[in-house]
Amino acid sequence: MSTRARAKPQRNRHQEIVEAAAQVITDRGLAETRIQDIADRCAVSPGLILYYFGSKDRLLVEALTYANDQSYLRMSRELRKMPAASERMDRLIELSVPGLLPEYSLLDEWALWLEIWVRALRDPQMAKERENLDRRWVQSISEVIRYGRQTGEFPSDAADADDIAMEFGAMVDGLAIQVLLNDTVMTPARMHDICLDVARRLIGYDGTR
Amino acid sequence: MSTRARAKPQRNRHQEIVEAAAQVITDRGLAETRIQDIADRCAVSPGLILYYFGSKDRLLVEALTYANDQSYLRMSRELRKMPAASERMDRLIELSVPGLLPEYSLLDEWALWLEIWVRALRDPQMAKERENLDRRWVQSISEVIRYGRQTGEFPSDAADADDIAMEFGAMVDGLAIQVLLNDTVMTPARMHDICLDVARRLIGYDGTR
DNA sequence: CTCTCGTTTGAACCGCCAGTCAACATGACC
DNA sequence: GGTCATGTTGACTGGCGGTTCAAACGAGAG
Repeated sequence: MSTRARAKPQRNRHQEIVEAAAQVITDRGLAETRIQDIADRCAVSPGLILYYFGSKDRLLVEALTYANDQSYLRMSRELRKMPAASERMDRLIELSVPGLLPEYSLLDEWALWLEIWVRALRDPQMAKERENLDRRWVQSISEVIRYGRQTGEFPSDAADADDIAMEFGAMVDGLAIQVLLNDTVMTPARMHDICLDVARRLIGYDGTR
Repeated sequence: MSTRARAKPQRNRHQEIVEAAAQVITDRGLAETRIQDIADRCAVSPGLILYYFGSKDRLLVEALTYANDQSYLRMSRELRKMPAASERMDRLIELSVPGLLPEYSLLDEWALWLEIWVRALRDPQMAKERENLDRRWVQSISEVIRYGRQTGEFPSDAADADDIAMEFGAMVDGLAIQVLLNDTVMTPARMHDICLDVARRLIGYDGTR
């Protein structure tokens, strides 16, 4: 360890590359992602990608978790600003339906979930990451429920918040897949309705509309 | 068109290859499946695979749908033998939980679903096939419900059978993913319990235990 | 036996792409 | 200016794997 100060991290290459990778995976799919594509998007040589990540696989796993991280944090931050638990819950549901909101469609995020799942089937490291990501997501549901129970907004006599969250989260996953894959029967609007219904039934609160 | 009779289809190469392909995809994953692997499993040359299917992609799509077809038919046949609707429903649930029954673990079938979904994201033909396969699966749930209502075993005052089936099917998908991916929190037994609970709540019948 | 046609092989082709490497660039520090 | 560490490049390679193809094979028909 020399006394020399760290030089020029003006540009955080590591993050630049991870972000570019996430975008490429979103566009072309994990299977069709080439190092060259990622390099092009950073306006950088392919060699540099390997210089920072050692192998393509390491980069891919990091890109997938990074992208998921970002959308989780975005949602988390947004929810925290809302005062009413029912408002949080309704927003959380809105933000779970792929293609419902034009501003951020979430189609990309769900597509990346699919890629994560497939990879997790055979890559132990991805499997571990995936479980962390998933657990966090379910927790944010159960936190809203507990928050609502604390403030007295939601009844407290229903089932355990964690159980409800897990069941609800699973249903959201299943529905989202169908919506994502352009199912003609399962539209974003329909998924939204079902989620609102089920949430109110499970948690026992009144919708605002 | 000559008058000569069709010769020696003693061995149905087409089917042999499709089955081998499905097994390889199950073992190694779609992304890691090579024509050579499939050829090896049939004890046949790689050239022959292309002779029958023209391209790797065509074979893969057919293999995925074929495998799904097989498990659907197996379940369908088994359910039809059961007299009581509640029995059918309970069995259907059992057969939906990956890894619950040792005899056929269903892990493979669910893993193939994941592959189908990812491919359907970017392959229109796969997307179409996937929707057919999925619709059929949901229908078999709603058929059990309607059957139970006809025989008077299930109450008829609940929601539309198709709606229930779709909601229930989505939840099964979501739960199955977690179980499949070896989630430490979501075990096969727990998924089984949740499914039974939810089914009885949605459909309104009594469990046999 | 021979001809023919569907089947099957195995080698060869060819483009692709992850990963390597030696050289070059840059800027901090002395 | 010289030296050293860290970044960065771009050409190269080695192997892999889908696809092609000409030739062989084999069973039935004549």
